[in-house]
Amino acid sequence: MPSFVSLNLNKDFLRLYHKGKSCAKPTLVVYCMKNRLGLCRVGITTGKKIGGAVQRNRARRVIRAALQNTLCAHDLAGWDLVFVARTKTTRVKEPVVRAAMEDALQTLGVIA
RNA sequence: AGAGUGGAUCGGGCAGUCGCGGGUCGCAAGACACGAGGAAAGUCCGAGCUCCAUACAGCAGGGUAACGGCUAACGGCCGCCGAGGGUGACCUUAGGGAAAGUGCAACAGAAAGAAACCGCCGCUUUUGCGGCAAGGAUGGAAAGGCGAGGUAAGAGCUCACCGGCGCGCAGGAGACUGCGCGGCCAUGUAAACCCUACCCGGAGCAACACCGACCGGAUGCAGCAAUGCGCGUUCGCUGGACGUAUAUCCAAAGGGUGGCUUGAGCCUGUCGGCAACGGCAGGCCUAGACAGAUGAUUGCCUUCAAUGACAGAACUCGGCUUACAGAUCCACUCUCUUU
RNA sequence: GGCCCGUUGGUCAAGUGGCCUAAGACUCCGGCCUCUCACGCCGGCAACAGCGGUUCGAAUCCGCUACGGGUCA
Repeated sequence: MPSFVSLNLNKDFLRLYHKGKSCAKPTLVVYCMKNRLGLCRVGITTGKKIGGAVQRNRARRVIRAALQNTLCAHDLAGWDLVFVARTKTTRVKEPVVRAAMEDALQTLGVIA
């Protein structure tokens, strides 16, 4: 099973927001950037705007499940990724988020 | 049958596949069981725990407010009294003191506290003097209410009933209730200042303890000394206490470890109590993360429906308050019909 | 997570329980002035976060709720 390391520094998030490439879908926003570590680092952002703790947990879990399924099919090593949840993410099922995620990653050139 | 009152409970269950968190076993691969709530929420009260004198005094400040009990404690809960509402079951109630004092009561009104504008009566006479507070008018509130006697006119001036106050007797654990007697003096506001009684030291797990790389900081003045001033020890102020030089203290990372879950714990039975609650016996172990774990998907069953309410533990408890689709149960009240 | 603070027209804001039918400024609207615009002058619209309580009377006092901010590693 390919794994990932979580991003937890505000510095890394800001670097991706400012210098990374982005692609927005109705259920998801993706920021990406290459790193030289040879492994995949991922951060998930669920802002206060999308709801309370229940909605934020729901969005984070759905994104994480979609990421697991995407990692089974593609190799993302060498990339830093940040996923930002939107309001629609809380009302949507996992395959919808996975489709949006793969579509966005394809647009950004992360996966072929 | 209809309408209603009070209380309690549930918040789907089972199974399969992929994945997550900490725990136990294992060299490892992996295996095993466990894994959000009734409000986890708001942070409105009360505690445990930790540090600061195992915390002390005064002032300031804050809180509570009928009575009896429960509790570790409480502003909570139970019972009960008074007041108010309802035909009733039942519900609501920050419910001490206004005769300790101060303030306020706009506008209106003569007057908002020891009153007299219109008015009533007597004398005098066309203007005054004296008596009165029944009636009018204003107001949220007008000097106990209503009736009778009485009078020049009137007035608790006198009397009956009611209301309030004081005293005595009886009942009760007490708040209080009932009866009798007395005299009629007291407008409202204390969620205005205040008074009385009782309670509260401060801060909060981002507390605190230990380890800790790099770069750093503090240890003053007088005196032989005791000591004094200063400084520090978390507190709004003052006092008081403690410490004050060659080894200690402070600070210190994208820090690390502990604190971190066995506890005023839960379930069942029984006994005491109207109840809150307490005693005894037996059984059980039931999240512990540190960017933060429960998701995805499939099938079956119960169901009107379960894809669907409100909603996610962050040191831990006891309460309060607020949010909540739907469902179930228990007790009771009123009305109608039938027997 | 803990501890504090605030909410008054579209914006900034003042406001001793009664004179509040809520001051003022900017904005907006209408009119006057001007050949026209600006400036100026006159007039107008527009608010006490919500619910409940205390009081004769609440923007003000007391609770609860909602929203917005600050601070602590």
